[in-house]
Amino acid sequence: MRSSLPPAADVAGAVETAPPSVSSCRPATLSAELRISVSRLHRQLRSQRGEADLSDGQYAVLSVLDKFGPMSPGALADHERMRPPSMTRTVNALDELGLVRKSEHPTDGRQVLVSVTEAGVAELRETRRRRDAWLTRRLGALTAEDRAVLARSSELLRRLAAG
Amino acid sequence: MRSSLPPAADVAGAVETAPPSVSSCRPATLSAELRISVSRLHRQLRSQRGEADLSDGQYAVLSVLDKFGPMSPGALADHERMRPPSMTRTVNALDELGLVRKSEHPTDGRQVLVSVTEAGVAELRETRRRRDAWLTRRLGALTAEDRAVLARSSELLRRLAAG
DNA sequence: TATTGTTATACTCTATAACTATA
DNA sequence: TATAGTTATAGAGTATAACAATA
Repeated sequence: MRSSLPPAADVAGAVETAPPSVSSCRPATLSAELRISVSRLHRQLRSQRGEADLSDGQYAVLSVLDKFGPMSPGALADHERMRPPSMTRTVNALDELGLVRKSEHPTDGRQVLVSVTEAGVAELRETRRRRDAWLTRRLGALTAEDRAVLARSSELLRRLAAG
Repeated sequence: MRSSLPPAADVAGAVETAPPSVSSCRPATLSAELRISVSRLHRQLRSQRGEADLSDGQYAVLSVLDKFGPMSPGALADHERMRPPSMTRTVNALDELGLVRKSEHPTDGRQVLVSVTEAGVAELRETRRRRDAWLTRRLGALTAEDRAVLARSSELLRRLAAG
C-alpha cells in the first residue's frame, strides 16, 4: 500500500526552477511536507536506537559540551531549545552515569558549570559509532550528491530550529 | 555539589573548525549531524504547535487518509512507522473528535477501515494553515534556493525513514 | 495456527509552577 | 527584586505484552 517515492531527479543546475514532483518549494506547502518528514524520521531514528544507548537529549548535550567546552545548564537549555527543568534532568542523568561533571562557577554562586568527563568523551565516540550505524548505512546507499543535499539541509534545519 | 573546577576549554577548540555548510558528506559524520538537526527541529516544531491543534501523529494520519483514501489501522501504522497499539490510540482520538470514521472491511471481518470525514478534511485544511504559520514564515525568510534544497531533502528524509 | 486489532500498562521526554539560593 | 537552578508534578507520545475475534 505504501507509495514508492519518485526517483531523485538531477538537481545540479536546476535547483531553482524545477521543484520535485512531491515537494513544492512554496513555503506553505514545503512547511507541511517538511513537518511530516521530520516527524517520521525522528520516530524511526528513535526506534532504531540501541537499547543501551544514550537518549537523543543526552547525546546532544554531550556533543555540545564536547564541541564548545563547559557550559551552564541554562546555556545548554538555551542551545538545545529545551526548558531548564528538562535540561536539569538530562544533565543529572549524565552525571549519574559519570559522563559529565558539575562544578561551581568561579564568580557566580548561582551558576553551575557542566563539563564532559573523559568517560563522557569515550562514550560519545562509541555511541556515535554504534548507534548511527543504521542511519550511516542508509546514507551510504545514497548518491554523494544526495548526501550533499542532506548535509546542506542539516544546516538549514538547524537554522530553522534556532527560531 | 562537586568542587573541582573544570579545565576551562581544552576540548573546545580542536573539534570542528570547518564551516558547517560543507560540513561533511561522509555518511558517518552526516549521520551524527543529521540526527541532532532532526531531533532539535522536531522539538522546536512541537513547542511551536498551537494549543488546540492536532498532534503530529493525528495530523499525519489525517494527511495520509486524505491523500490515499480509506485504510486499515495496520496499514496506517505501517505507513507512519508506528506500532499498531499507538495507531489505535491515534485513530481513536481522531474518531472521538469526529475527524475520522471506522467501518467494517467488506470481506475481512478482522479488519477495520478508517476514513476521513468531511469535518476531518476541513480540520486538516485549517490546521495546516494555522499551525504551520511559524515554519512557513521562517521558510519564507530563506532564499528560494535554500527552500529547493529543503524540498529535495524532505523527500530524502522520507526515503531514509522508510527503512 | 496466523493475523488484525484492542486493552492494559509502563516508560521516556518535555513542560509548567512553585521553591531555594545567590546577586 | 531578578536570576540560576532545582523539585514536584503532569501530560503527550510511544512501546511491549497479553487478549479477543476472525481467517
